[in-house]
Amino acid sequence: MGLVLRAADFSQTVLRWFAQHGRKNLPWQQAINAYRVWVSEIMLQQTQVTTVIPYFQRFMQRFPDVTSLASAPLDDVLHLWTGLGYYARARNLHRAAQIVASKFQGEFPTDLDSLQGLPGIGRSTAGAIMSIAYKQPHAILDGNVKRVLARYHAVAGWPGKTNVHQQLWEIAERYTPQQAKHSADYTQAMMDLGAMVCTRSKPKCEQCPLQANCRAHAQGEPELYPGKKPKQSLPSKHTLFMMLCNDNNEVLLEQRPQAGIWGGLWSFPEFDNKEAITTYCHKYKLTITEQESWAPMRHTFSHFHLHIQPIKLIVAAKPRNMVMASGATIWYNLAKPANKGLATPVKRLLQQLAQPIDQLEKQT
DNA sequence: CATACGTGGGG
DNA sequence: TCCCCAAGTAT
Repeated sequence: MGLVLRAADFSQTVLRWFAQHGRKNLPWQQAINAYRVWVSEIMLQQTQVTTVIPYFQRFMQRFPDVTSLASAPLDDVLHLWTGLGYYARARNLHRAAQIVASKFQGEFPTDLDSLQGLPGIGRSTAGAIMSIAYKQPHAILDGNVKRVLARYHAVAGWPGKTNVHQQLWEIAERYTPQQAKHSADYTQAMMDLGAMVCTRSKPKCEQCPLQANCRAHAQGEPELYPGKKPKQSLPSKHTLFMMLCNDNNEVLLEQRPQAGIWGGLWSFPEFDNKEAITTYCHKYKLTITEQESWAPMRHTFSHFHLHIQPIKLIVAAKPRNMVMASGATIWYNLAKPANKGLATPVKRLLQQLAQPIDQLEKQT
């Protein structure tokens, strides 16, 4: 088993590898500034690079700077976040932009504590912004870095545990080079190493510049690190989506509460069962001309499965004075969709509802 | 300290 | 089909 490298040798080894093999053409690595680094880091939280790229491009086109983001309606922000998940990130991004605009004169704070004070920015994201955008020596600890360090030092245990997490932070700080000129490259290098070489499964140890001194590699099973989260089977929930369509090619959507799953997004009114829908229709004196049960969908979240039964209803006209149980409501025009944040299953169903219209338009 | 919070891709 | 989890943060 080889000895662990001195901190300066560790970072030098990583930097040398980065110079030759690191990624330098990602969209957020062009025209680098704090705003772009910030947005990219938020999007990349728990989300893979290939997923993020098109979202980042659209976002930058629509919101090129923090001022444009701060002055935009939240619905516009959530609209561009549709499908990316973890929508609190978008709400926090918008709130933080407004704070930067109002409290920081539109200039991003340049110190770690102020950054971490902004909603959605934690220790690792703040470190990434400090090092990548401001070229100052600060550590990060994302999933990639955790994996590299946990293997290099054979740190046992699941990083979700406080003591394991803390150990990894200490190691991350220790290896971060103190020269400002290396800060950005080192941060990017550690993420690249984790993403490209020290992968979760089938790590490419033969390509790794740290192999000779890696304890996990010496032990022969690098995939044992970092320790796995204790598994738990996900509970299932059931719901009915009421897709209420009027004769003007519009569908009723309801805004979800800001807190909780799909917070602030627009969705179909939900019911526990068909009887509840019938009761609802009686209550608001809706004359239903057609009713269809669509194929059930199963949607999996990080913490539960959701079984969705979509029910399409057609009303003869646009009902007046609809009062929903919670949240605002809109009639969402399928031909001219407004900019709204939508959860993925809702977006899919809306696309299916709109399809006949598309085909009709193609014919004419 | 444990849990909530999305979605898609890989094995 | 099912399980794992990916550039984390807030509460």
